[in-house]
Amino acid sequence: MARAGVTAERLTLAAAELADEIGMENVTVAALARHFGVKDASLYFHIRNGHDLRVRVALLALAELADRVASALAGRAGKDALVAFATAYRAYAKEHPGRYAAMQIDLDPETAAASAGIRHAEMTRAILRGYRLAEPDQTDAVRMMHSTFHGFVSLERTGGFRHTPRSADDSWTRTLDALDAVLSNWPA
Amino acid sequence: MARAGVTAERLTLAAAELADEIGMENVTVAALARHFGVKDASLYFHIRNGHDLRVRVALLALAELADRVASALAGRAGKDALVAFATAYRAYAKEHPGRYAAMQIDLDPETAAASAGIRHAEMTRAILRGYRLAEPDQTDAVRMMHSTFHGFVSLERTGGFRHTPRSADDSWTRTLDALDAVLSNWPA
DNA sequence: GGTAGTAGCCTAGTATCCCTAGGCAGAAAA
DNA sequence: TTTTCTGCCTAGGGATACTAGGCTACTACC
Repeated sequence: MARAGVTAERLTLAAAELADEIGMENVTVAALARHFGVKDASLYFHIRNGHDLRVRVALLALAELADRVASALAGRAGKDALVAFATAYRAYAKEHPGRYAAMQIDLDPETAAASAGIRHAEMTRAILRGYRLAEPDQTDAVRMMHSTFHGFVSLERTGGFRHTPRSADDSWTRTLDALDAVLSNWPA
Repeated sequence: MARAGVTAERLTLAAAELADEIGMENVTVAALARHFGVKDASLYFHIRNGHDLRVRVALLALAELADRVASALAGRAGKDALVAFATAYRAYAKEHPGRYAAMQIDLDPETAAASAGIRHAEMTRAILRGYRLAEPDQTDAVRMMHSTFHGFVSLERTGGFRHTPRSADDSWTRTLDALDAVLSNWPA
């Protein structure tokens, strides 16, 4: 019988695209098998189980986002770098809502340690070089930045800003201004 | 046959408690029916479907959190109010991870409009009275605050802070300091 | 207090999903 | 060419969501 040429990589990519189209919660092993014209049982030669599949999508998304952010950050410093990071982050989440949702599942510690999440942390810390913050303020600032980005994008996606007419883009710009201001003038 | 006395309210409350114990993704109609010693088909007289159940839990959680925040806020102003709001918010999320997760599902616009989400927005805006911000800065600041709170809590819950030894509590305190500083000195 | 109506639960059944066991054929290795 | 093994298959078990239709205990009304 004809072989469909399924591999774990192709499955992961297809699952990620499916997630962006129909939402991560609707990405099922069965749906993925249909997409490849294959029986669902066949997929278990490539992935351990449904959870494994979701983890793979999460790792893919983390790596893609880290690449995007890295190239956005190249040659920039200070507020310029902050805005570039944030813009790349938000754009990725907008373009790839399913992948972004996948990133939110909690990975077990060793998987997380091996993921591109580490690169994110390093890049966020790199931005702060323009702001001259010493530890532990630096860690606190990294966490605040990440919280702001993730929180904003997450609220925007679930419609948390719908009830006020003000455009989300404008609020985003001003939020980054505020973040820059507080990083420049970190309270003692 | 003995009646179990199931109502939509009791179902919602039990679902919320179940969510806090085993995680929102594991709250199923079937599990809930088992909890009441009833067949799953019977629940459909009280709830429309599984999604309806999750929405009810989300609305319950929003209302509970609004109550908590409201009483935390009573008689406070300025940074005091900011910290009280934030602390109540984070404490609720910690005590009720399942309910907090339920709050993240996106409600359709009219359901959202009728929810306690509106009260949250009003209370957040009330905090800003201590900071003398005019529109549209006020809206931007509300969104930034909410983003920071939600982002921080969300990252903390999914283990985003695990890879650095710095305690999350300390980062939280310093993040609130920073938020207070930037609200006090909002960039033009 | 009998009787009609309804509310609350039931059984039965369909469809979908996840996952395991075991078989066969085409591709790769010896 | 023969052997091995990989990639797909069928078959099947168990769980879930939900619908249709039936029986019974409570309620309300005459």
